[in-house]
Amino acid sequence: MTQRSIRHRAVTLRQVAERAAVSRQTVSNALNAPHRLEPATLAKVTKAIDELRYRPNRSARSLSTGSAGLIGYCVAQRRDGASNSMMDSFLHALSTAMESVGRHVLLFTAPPGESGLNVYGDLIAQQAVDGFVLSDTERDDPRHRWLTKRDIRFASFGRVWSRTGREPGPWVDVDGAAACATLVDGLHALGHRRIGFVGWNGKLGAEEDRRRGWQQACERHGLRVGGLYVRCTEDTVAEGERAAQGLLDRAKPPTAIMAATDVFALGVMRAVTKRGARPGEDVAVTGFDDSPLASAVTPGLTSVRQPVAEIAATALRLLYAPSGDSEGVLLPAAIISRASADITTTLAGDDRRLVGADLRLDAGLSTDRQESKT
Amino acid sequence: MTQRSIRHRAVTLRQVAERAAVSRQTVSNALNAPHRLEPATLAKVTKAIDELRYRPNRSARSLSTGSAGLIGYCVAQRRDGASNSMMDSFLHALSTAMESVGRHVLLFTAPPGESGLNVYGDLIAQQAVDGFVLSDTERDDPRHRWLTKRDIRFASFGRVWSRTGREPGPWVDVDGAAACATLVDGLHALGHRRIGFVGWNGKLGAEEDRRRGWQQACERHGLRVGGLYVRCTEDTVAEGERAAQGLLDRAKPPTAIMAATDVFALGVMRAVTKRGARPGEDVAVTGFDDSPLASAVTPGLTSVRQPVAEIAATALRLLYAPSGDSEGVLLPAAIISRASADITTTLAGDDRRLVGADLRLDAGLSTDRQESKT
DNA sequence: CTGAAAGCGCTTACAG
DNA sequence: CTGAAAGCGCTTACAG
Repeated sequence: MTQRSIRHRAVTLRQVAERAAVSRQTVSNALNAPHRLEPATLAKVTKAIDELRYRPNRSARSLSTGSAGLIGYCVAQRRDGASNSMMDSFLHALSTAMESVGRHVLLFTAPPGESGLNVYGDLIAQQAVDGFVLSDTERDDPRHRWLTKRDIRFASFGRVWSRTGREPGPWVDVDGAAACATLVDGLHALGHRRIGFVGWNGKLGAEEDRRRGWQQACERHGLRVGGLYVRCTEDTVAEGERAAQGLLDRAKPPTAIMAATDVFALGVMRAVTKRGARPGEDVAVTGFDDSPLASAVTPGLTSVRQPVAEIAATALRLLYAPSGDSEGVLLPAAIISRASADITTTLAGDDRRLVGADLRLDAGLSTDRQESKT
Repeated sequence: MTQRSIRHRAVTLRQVAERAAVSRQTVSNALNAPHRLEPATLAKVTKAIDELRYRPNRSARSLSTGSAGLIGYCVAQRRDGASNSMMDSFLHALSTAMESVGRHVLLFTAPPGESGLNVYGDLIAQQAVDGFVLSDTERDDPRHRWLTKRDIRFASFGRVWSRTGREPGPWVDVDGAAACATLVDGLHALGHRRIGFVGWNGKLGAEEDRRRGWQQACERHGLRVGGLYVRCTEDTVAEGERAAQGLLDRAKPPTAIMAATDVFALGVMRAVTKRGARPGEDVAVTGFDDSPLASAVTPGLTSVRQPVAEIAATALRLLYAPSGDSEGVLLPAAIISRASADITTTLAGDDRRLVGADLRLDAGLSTDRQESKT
């Protein structure tokens, strides 16, 4: 094991050049502009590269090009009881997307507030990253203004919910309003006429978006919404349960309850169960995020799945886009129908379009087979 | 927005030197060997650094020192229905630990098998990372041998479960056997005499460790284990449910069922519920990982929490340890008692030591207050 | 199409 | 304790 202290010196471009009997410049060209080389020369260099298993040194390349080949992503502290498992799969998607262009994701943490922003600034000052992919976007997120002002590249997963109307920076987001409207349509077709909504008074713009989808769809169907909206104070199962209790205590309780997150939905199911009622049979319940929780509970939770791979790919496209235009991209989500609100049948055929305005993905309606088997 | 295309040139060490009216060398010393400078000189340089908000260029530094200041971590693809939310919090802990020494985590993905190993090799060849932190360790994990052979630094979260007895590389792990033994002790004190175990036939050594803890503790108490062990074929709730059904179908079914993961435990709870029995009252159920799932279900799931922060810190200590000795560190876990198996009272006082052999953490028994309030 | 030269921004022996 | 010099391993205009 003493061997470990001897660091092998890595193969350099110079050694490749010597082996291939060409200049270093030519090796660099073989790597970065192969079209400039004669086929024979290119083959010779490529052969040497393969034999030596040569890989260009990242730091040296970055120092020359001025690009780190890395983007920063801030990992949020997991709040207890909360589940950002969506982030888990987003991170995988983001990493995959970066690798497809030879880049990687650098992780960091940042405290909330101004000092947190300095972490972003330091990373840029060190040229450790080329820019940032933001998530957990809040309404009037300070990061957007701060980064834009300093001319730091970023792309935001989550709309830039600015009150001013101006959009500082590019974003990609999922059409939560459309997804929730589709859920309302499905529940309405199932016969539900009182549909409640459990939201959150947090600063996340996504909540507002989802609630708006619920409200507008209800109004479109002529359903009342007054008194059927309850806000939670924090993102926990207990809060979701408390909110649902408030709804179920009404003289005319809702027969269906939609929740802004899966975590809340779990609380709703718990509240329903505690009253001796059965989720999915006596009271329909839906969530949002399609976290592992959704397929784990009994009955399975009908939820909304976000297209993480496309979100990640779009974010990177925006981040590295040559033009600095602030573009916004809205992607459709997919409804995953399970036993807690089986809207599969009610939304067959033409109604599938309701899932998203510009249906680019396989964002249609799908049933979790795994679940229905059980 | 056209402004964005103009990249601000970052402040360099040279500019700091000019402003402070010293040589560049002196600025570098102020950064890396401040003790060599006279207090007055140091103050002068520090002032210039602050005024200019100077941060050393990472690529340049890496190129000089030969250290990337980055370690690689492979993000696993989330399997549907499974939950590696433990990994979520581990990633946060790992990032935090790296930042405390001015380093960061680089994320990457790798396909299973040999081609996946090449991803590790390429990252090192590029000198993009100094080494790796491994997780999801399997028995005879090929990565350990492969990396050791190539003299690539790594630290493994998860023991190196080698059949040969030799330990290729340093590791840090959680004493799952001790934690499961403690659960058995608690259940035994509660009066349970038939305790089943739902495991997994996967290649994860952690499963074997947990099962062993269960088995040895049962034998110590004179409880039978024959026929009370069922293996799942995949890490899903449905499999956990199927396994539990097998146990509950026995002539003398277990009155308590321990599961190797929270996901399995959820399946166990589902199986219990489907038979009209109540988890925590008719049949005690425990899980492992203390994922968000554990506090989300009803009743709350008694589970085992791994000390992620200390795991991360230890992994980095081993990774950057000057000596290349292969050290192994076993950390104790904490039992989180909830309603599915309320062993809080039975394990009061002296028995707390059972949680882990060398109790360094606050790894004692704790009750999830959040949960018990509900 | 190919090659010698300068430079990216640091750090680290080596003289003074 | 401080300073001029070389070098880390690339890339990118610039001549040939």
